[in-house]
Amino acid sequence: MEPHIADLLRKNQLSITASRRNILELFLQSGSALAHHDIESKTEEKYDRVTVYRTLQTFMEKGIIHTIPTPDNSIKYALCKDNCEEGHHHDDHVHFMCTKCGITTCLEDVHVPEIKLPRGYKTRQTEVVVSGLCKACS
Amino acid sequence: MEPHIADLLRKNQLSITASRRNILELFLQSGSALAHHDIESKTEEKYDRVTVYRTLQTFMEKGIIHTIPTPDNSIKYALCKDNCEEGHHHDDHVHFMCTKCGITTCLEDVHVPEIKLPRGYKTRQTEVVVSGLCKACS
DNA sequence: AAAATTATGCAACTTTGTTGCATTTAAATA
DNA sequence: TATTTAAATGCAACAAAGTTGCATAATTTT
Repeated sequence: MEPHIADLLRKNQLSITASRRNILELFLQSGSALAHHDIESKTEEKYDRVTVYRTLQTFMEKGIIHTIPTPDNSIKYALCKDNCEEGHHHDDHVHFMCTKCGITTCLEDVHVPEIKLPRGYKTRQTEVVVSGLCKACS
Repeated sequence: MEPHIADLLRKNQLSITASRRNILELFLQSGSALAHHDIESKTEEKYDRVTVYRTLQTFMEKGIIHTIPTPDNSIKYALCKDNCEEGHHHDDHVHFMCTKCGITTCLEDVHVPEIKLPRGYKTRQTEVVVSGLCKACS
């Protein structure tokens, strides 16, 4: 068990429980974004649906994970690479979703461009999701 | 009843029914993107949930509407402005969602930028959704 | 106007997400 | 380390969202 999992939880003032550790480990292992369903089915020990929802919500609030709005409108969650402050995400990267294998990843090196909006609009956040073929599938 | 509603349906080889006309009219009137729930509640005559789902699906297939992947992961649908060919959308515009009033619109004049991906990735579609304050709310 | 085709609505169901509460587990304190 | 305190979990019950098959109704074709 990776030691820094516990550290990450401690740093965010979260008590260290089996479900939180396992779900975090799953994110670290997979390296890509996970849907709620993935988490429920892929964790070795089965946790209640409610527990998974609440854990994801807690991780969201602490800035440990962020959501990705995919073109097929399934909710996916991914680890925040640089440690986001509580509530203040600064994951200004592009997301990619493969139309063949379905894998969804953060392209940490690809930054979201600035979008100039018409007069009157105020930008708070810009989400860019590119879909197509990933390295493995193309 | 706007006359071109029937024309639009005819052009797409769809039989002209009350539900299709009313749902199309709703899109034209509102001018912004609608969630499934909006459609069910805002149409004067009530249509079965299944009918609404199937109508939206049909409109999607014909390229009459397109979906918008919003940051809060609710599915919203909007009319395609220029007439998309069946299956081939060319709505390369940015979407905007207001965090205050929730209204979601197509910014037809704001084009999505080209995103350069790392080697091996192949782009098929790029979705850009900006959230913030709309004209009315800012 | 009748036949053929297509769309609708209903019922029943699955999946997804939520809430309150009792129980269990982890953290804090003595 | 044992005990208290606080928080997380799981269960049950529910609400909302989405799907499928089939009979009925409406539209289109002949």
